Amino acid sequence: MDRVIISREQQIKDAAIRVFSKKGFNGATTKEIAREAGVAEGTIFRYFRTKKDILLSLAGPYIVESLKTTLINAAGKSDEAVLTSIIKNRLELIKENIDLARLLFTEAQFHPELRENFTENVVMRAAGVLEKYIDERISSGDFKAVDPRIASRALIGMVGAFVLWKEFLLGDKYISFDEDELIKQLVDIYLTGIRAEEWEGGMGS
Amino acid sequence: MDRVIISREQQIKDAAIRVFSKKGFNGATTKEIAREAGVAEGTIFRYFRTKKDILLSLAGPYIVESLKTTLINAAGKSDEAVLTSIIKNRLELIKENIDLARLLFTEAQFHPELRENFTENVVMRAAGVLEKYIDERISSGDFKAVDPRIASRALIGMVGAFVLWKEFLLGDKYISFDEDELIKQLVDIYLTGIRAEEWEGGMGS
DNA sequence: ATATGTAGTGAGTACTCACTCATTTTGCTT
DNA sequence: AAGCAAAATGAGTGAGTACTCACTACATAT
Repeated sequence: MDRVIISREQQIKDAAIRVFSKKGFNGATTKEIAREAGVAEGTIFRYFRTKKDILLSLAGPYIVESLKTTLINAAGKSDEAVLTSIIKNRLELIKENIDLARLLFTEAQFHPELRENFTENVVMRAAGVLEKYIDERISSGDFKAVDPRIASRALIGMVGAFVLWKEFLLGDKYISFDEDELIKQLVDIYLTGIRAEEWEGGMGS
Repeated sequence: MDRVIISREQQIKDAAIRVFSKKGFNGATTKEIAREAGVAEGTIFRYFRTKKDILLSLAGPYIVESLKTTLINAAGKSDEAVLTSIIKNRLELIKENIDLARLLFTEAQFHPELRENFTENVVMRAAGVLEKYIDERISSGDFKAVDPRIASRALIGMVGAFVLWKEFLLGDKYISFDEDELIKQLVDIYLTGIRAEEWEGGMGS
């Protein structure tokens, strides 16, 4: 029974994440959040002035904290290894915070303040490591001279499509893959292209 | 003044799409939908039993109609041309229905009935054309023998990331690109890979 | 003219929700 | 143990909501 002691405020935030992400911000009631947190409804308002304040508090340093830029030790590693480890690291983070991620993404549409915070603190930061790496590889001439912002987002999109599919929509109903295998194939497509190596003309020009 | 005559029901649906997509299902009030549609609140309930019925009606044949499978005339065309035209076609559809797309995607999380409908009728169908084409190219040995379901979703994700970014999050605040150029680069990355290859004859400057 | 059916209205109703506050409980200090 | 402030409580409040219904307006048939 090593129960970690959590501040009442955090306790309420955790409950809010769960309820918000299940019902949406407008669909959730403070009563339910209170029940989920195991406190009285009134207690919530000792820590947050309004229901919306709870939501806004969730995009702050709280999550950013766990997004501490992973320093990638790229020295002597292959591109495959580096990209794979970046992707796995990011996926791990998302999985650990999946409820929060879903919530922030969804509600960002309706709350401009949240949107700013979310994009700058979470999305931009998450994309940063990758963009930097790709930029370097382009500079050194090992990657094509494409726009690094496009290139990084393209890879994020490739991986993101599967996360979105699985976590936002249908779970494993239609497709489910071994994650390692999935990442491997994606990185492979990304790095070397889908066109067969021994390609002969016909298509090219 | 060639005003197209629209049924009252459609008029309400159109208004609902606008209000729902701006405020979310729970954030929208029937009063506002009525005002937006230019009818009395009571009128809404002559056509829909409940507010939720309005929402559910939106994922039906209405949108699917506009997703009529575009037959791609691939004969003699390069992969670049085919993929580009598929992507452009899909982007066009999404743009025309951007409010509805945002709405369905967002609310699919909270309404299982909607989710089934949306995924099967919209997402699956939209992905179908591409998957089929890729599958063929793999069979003919022109594409690597990757899993076509992975490959198709990877491309969708690449493109989707930009749509999501632009339409769901921040508009043009952080990045904006010429769409044709963007698609060109994405298709290029996808088809030939980001890694510089000697046989490509230098990078395309 | 009169009757009948249909579409439309908007004030009213029953109910829900975010938030308040008078009261009780907790935990600390002496 | 007594005193006290901070923390916690939950019934209460008023603003607002989805939905109803008694009614009006108008078209068509008799």
